[in-house]
Order: sequence, then structure tokens, then C-alpha cells
Amino acid sequence: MRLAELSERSGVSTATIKYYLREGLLPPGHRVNATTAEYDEEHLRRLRLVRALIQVGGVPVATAREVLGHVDDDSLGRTVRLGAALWALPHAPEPDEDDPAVVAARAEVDRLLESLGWETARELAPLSPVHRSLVVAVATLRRLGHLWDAELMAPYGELMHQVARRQLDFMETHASPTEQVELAVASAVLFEPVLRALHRLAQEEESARRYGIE
Amino acid sequence: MRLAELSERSGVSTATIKYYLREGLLPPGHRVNATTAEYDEEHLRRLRLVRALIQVGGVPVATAREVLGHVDDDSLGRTVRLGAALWALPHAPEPDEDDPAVVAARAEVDRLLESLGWETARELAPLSPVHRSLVVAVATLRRLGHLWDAELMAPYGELMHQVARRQLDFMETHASPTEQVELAVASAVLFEPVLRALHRLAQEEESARRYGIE
DNA sequence: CCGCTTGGATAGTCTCGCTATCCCAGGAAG
DNA sequence: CTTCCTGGGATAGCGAGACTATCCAAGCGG
Repeated sequence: MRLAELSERSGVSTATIKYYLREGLLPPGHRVNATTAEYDEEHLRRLRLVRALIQVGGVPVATAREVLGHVDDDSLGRTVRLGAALWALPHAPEPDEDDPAVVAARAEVDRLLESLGWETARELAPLSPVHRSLVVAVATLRRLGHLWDAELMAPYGELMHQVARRQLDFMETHASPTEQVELAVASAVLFEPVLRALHRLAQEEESARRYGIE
Repeated sequence: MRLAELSERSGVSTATIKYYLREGLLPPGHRVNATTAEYDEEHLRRLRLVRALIQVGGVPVATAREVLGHVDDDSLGRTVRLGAALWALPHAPEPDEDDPAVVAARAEVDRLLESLGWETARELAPLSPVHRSLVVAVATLRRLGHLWDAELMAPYGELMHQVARRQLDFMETHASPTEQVELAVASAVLFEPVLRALHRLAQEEESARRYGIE
């Protein structure tokens, strides 16, 4: 199909598709001559994934390119590919290590990982931007006066571990090896809006149950 | 304290504080004369909350103003204030109701709420932007070929309900009534980065356990 | 009383994610 | 063959968002 048809079927304007091609989010079409290129179903699939990452997942365009680059890199194993893709997602900036809230948060996060027995996470802690994001978020909550400690966080960690196990179970039953990493990234990015919405709905629901609609 | 000291103690530049004052995120200082205004601890607290919402929570400035407006509105009850604040947060745009993925997603979300017994959420479904966001996210996953249905989502809904219950329990033990809504909003916005980070760490951990670092 | 700070107003900057315009090379209709 | 239309690449522009830098006039302090 031509660019116009790709646009038609995806609902994305040709100008935007050209932009994604320029930015390297989509592989170029197969050139048939100097003025025409042909696109296939794979391009359409990829375009839908890109749109989902950017629009629903809120991932910046430059980041999406990086993430997809890791997903496509089939020279690596599943864990490394997934890890690299997750690490490429946007994260909190470097915290100020002199801030006592940051120091306390880091200590609590370390205790948390120990109590949960997440060995890989502990080993990777100094490098992992995900770990850093967690420290920053906990430090922020502590700075606002909420005394988040390891004991308080542990049940949430357990719950998220259950979520992760469930997702990997699902992944194993359904997808081919290459699809698995893509699915895992889609899970990481697109599943988060689902969890967030469920969390907010649950908050509203539980608040209404306890206090009624005063 | 003066603006300069407020800036000093919060780590936010005077230019930015002035910007927040202009945008109505911070109440103006108490004017002592034509060229000087005095700020107190309450301003500092509020400024820290604003920074946390914007920087860690990623909430747009205009949205933060709206959210805080609802939090401050003590003419309303807890549930309504919390609900209004949650509804003011950024959400997915109106989905295209002709899209079969959207229709299917809506049906599955409705089944999900029924099976979870979330009555308030069901009643508010036509109005709630949170409900709409959930439909959009599920529709996106379905469009990418993942067959998310009510049965698949129910355990996650249960988990998020557990999270919400735990948060409200915590809220009840600690905060005064006015603080409760602020804490609930802080929980909604700032707890999400914590959950997200825990989720991603759990994914990495579980992937490493199952497949090793290939 | 004179410079320095304070706070308010205004305009500028930088990044993002597109979007509109130009241009040229085919391919098709006349 | 020529003319006109379309597809695709390159470039520049736009509009929102979050600051940021510059001015300016009114005090206060030595």
C-alpha cells in the first residue's frame, strides 16, 4: 500500500507518518521507484504500536524510538531486551544526595528490596533508572510529611509482583519469542494507564463506600 | 519570610515562584506595603506540594491549579472533593465510538465493574473521565491484538482495590479532615510513580528469575 | 539620599509534536 | 509530446507548555 492508504487505515495523517519516518520510528517503505514507496501490514502494525506508545502511554517521540530500537535488537536475550527497553523509558532526574529525604528514601527502598527478596533489583540498584525513580518518588512523599518506610511499601511491592507474574504467565501462553518482548513493553507502557485507571476508580469506589456522597 | 527566603528554603527559583503566583497555584503573600509581601510556612508547604505534583506527578500547571482548587473547596464532603480532584487530572480524549475496539472495550469494562461489584463506579460510568480513560486504554490494547476481557482484568481490579483500601486505612489513622483530601490527592498523583516503579522493578525481577540474564 | 532589594509586569526562550509549504520526479490523460 | 496531477522528501513554521530574563517603580537601610 502507499503512504496515503497507510494513513487511511491507521487514522494517522500523512504529514505525521512522514514525521515518524524522519524520526526513525517507522522503517522506510520499500522503494519501487524514485517517487513511490510501498508499505505492508508490518508497517501498519508498527504504526499502531507507535501511536499507542505516544498517545496512550505518553512516551516522548525520541524515547519511543529508543525503546523500539531495543525491542528490535534480536541479538539480545529476552531479559536484557526488556530491561533495556524499560530503562529507556522516561525517568526521574538524578536526586540531590545531600537531601536527607533522599538519603532516608534510599535506605527504605534498599530495606524494601531486601525484605521482598528481589535480588536482581538489588544488584542493579546503583545503575537502574527505575530504582532511582522509586527513590525520588518516595523521597517526595517523605518531604511532604508522609513517612513511607519499607514496612508500608512491602505489601504494594508484593501486589506489583503478583501483577508482573500474571503478565509474564500471560505472555508465555500467547506470544512468539519476538512478540514477547514487544508484548512486555506494551504491557509496561500501556498496561500502566489501565492500572492507573483501575486504581483511581477503586479509590473513588472505596471513598464512596466509606464516607458516602456527603 | 520574603520571596527570596521562600525560594531559598524550597529550592525553587524566585522567577518560578512568581510564575506560580501569577498562575494562581500559590495564594499571594500577605502584603506589608506596596513593595513587600510576607510568606509563611503554609506557603512553603503548598509550594512543595505544587512542585511534587508538577515535577514528580507530571501534572500540567493548569491542571494542578484546578486540582488544588477542588482540594481547597471545604464546602464539599470528602468523597466529592476527592472525586472532583481526581476528575480534574489529565485523562484520555473522547474515544471514537464507531471503532469496534472501543465498543468491545466498553462492554468488557462494564462487565468488569459488575463482576467486581463497584456500584458507584457503574453509576458514574457515563460521566467519569477515569472510566473513559480505562476504556481507551483497554481499546488500545485490544487494537494491538491483546484480547483483554473482564476475566483477565478482574484480578488487577481486585489488587487495585486492595491498594485503595490500604491507602484509605492509612489516611484515616493519620490525617485531619482537611489534610485527608490533600493526602488522598497526593496519594492519587504521587503514589502512582511509586506503583509504576515497583511494577517495573517487579517485571525486571520476574523476567530475570524466569529467563536469567541470557 | 542613594544604591540595592522586592515584587509586579512583560516579553523572550526552549522543547515537543506536529503541520503546512515547496519542490521535483514519475505516471496518466489528451 | 505535453500538461497536469499525485506521491514522497526536505524545510520551515506553528502553538502549547513551562519557565526565564529583563524592566521598572516603590521602599528600606546604611
